[in-house]
Amino acid sequence: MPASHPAPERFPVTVDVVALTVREAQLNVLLITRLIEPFKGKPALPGGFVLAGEDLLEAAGRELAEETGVEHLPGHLEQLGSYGPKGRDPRGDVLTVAHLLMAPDFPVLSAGSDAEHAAWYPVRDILEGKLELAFDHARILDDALERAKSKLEYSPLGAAFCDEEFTIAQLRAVYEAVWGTRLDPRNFHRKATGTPGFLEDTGRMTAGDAGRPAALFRLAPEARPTPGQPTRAVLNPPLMRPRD
Amino acid sequence: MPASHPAPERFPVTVDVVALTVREAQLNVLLITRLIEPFKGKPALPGGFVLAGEDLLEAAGRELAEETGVEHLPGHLEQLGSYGPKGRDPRGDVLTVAHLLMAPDFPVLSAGSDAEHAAWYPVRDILEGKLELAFDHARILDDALERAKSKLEYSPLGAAFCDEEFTIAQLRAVYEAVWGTRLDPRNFHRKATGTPGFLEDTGRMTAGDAGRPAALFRLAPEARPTPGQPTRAVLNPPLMRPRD
DNA sequence: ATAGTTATCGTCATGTTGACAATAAAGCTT
DNA sequence: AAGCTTTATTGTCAACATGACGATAACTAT
Repeated sequence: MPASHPAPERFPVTVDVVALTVREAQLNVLLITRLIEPFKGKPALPGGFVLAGEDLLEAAGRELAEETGVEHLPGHLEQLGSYGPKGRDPRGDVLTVAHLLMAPDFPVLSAGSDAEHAAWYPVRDILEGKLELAFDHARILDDALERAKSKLEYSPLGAAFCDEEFTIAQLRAVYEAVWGTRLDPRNFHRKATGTPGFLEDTGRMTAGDAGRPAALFRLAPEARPTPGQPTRAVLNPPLMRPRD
Repeated sequence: MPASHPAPERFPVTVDVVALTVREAQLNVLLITRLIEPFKGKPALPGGFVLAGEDLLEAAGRELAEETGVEHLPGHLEQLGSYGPKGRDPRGDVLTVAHLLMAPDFPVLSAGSDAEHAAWYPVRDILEGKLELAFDHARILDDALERAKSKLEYSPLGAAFCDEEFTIAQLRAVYEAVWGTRLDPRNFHRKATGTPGFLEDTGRMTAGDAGRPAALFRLAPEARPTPGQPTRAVLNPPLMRPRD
């Protein structure tokens, strides 16, 4: 039997965002450099406190916009999971709700001197231990990478890393970067274009690049993700599976 | 530029649990009946406030144990997602972290008169509108059902609904109940037994039931889920896909 | 033009799936 | 005990999907 009215404990709640993008065939993550203790000077995921009257996704979008200086967020933002509240922050119990943004490469405002500096970092540097993240952010990043990897298998969200219009090769580069594998261009092309309800031919072609011009595609309307939704937008059977 | 020290807003944080099981070929969910306002008398998901010094999964397990009178939770418990804090509770902003329990049918203590009464209800009754849940619990249940459905496609978690040892037919009944489809017994048998790293033959057989005795299986050690983990225990390719 | 590069189409052997026949091994009925 | 009913399990086969890789096509650079 629960005691009748013990005032419920209250916790500070933060949102953190794992913003991923593909740059030069490498998966990158957006990090800020902490200006205050604890972990002063260490890289950390962008994020901050949820304000009164805000919803989680709202807060995540706001924080990301504030810390990157971007007005309208590109890509697809969804909730990843919650961590804590026990033992995450030396200052006390803080619950954090992590989010995942999968976005095309976008420029980040290198903020002024007193603001936290946000920039893209190769994910590899963190995995290899060259860069150490504050708090439990390494664990959150790991979970985000897992999520991103599996999302590509069965959802159309690979395209969230691309611009509005993209070539099959650009889409393939996303898969290769996220999965860390190479994919056969011919089989990938067959699968991507052959999956019903995934891509839509724009009729346009690239020009000026090396090699034969490529057709430009966009996401089919029915495949476009609803922002925020824990999108189980299923491409059944899986679009393709990583090799190895 | 974030203001330097505005005391962060604090929120009450609850955990809710969507406990699912399969009873008589139907998917069931564990609900309590609310004894106090708001939504007094309405069915709701079991749950309660996170206490100081607790982690989320810990709190979810504790609440579930308290409200069902079960000592050791069967099945597999994992985090589902967080909701709020805006506008979920008429009394004020409350953040809730929902969890999903997939478990074999277990008896729930019909509590005394002043405790919240917990019991299994057919999921169908809620989907058909015969039963209305408190708060935003209908939405949470929907998300849980989606999650459970997709988990069965690529993870070994269907077995979390079964006892330690089970027959292929019992496992198939789980899939049929969760997906709401019928599956061909012969093809299911082939796939379940043929997937490497999924099942392990115990050598034992059923006896006494109607029809030919069936072999008893258990989950292969490598397929056993780690409790709590957002298990992406991948059975690649998918174990099987729902028909229709 | 020739070479280099990338895109796209095709082929083929192999593996997986869905539909469904056939057989096996129990309990139940008479 | 013989036959019927029920459920489990093994096979078969055609349709389809996949991975490996050959062959062309259509550009840019020299």
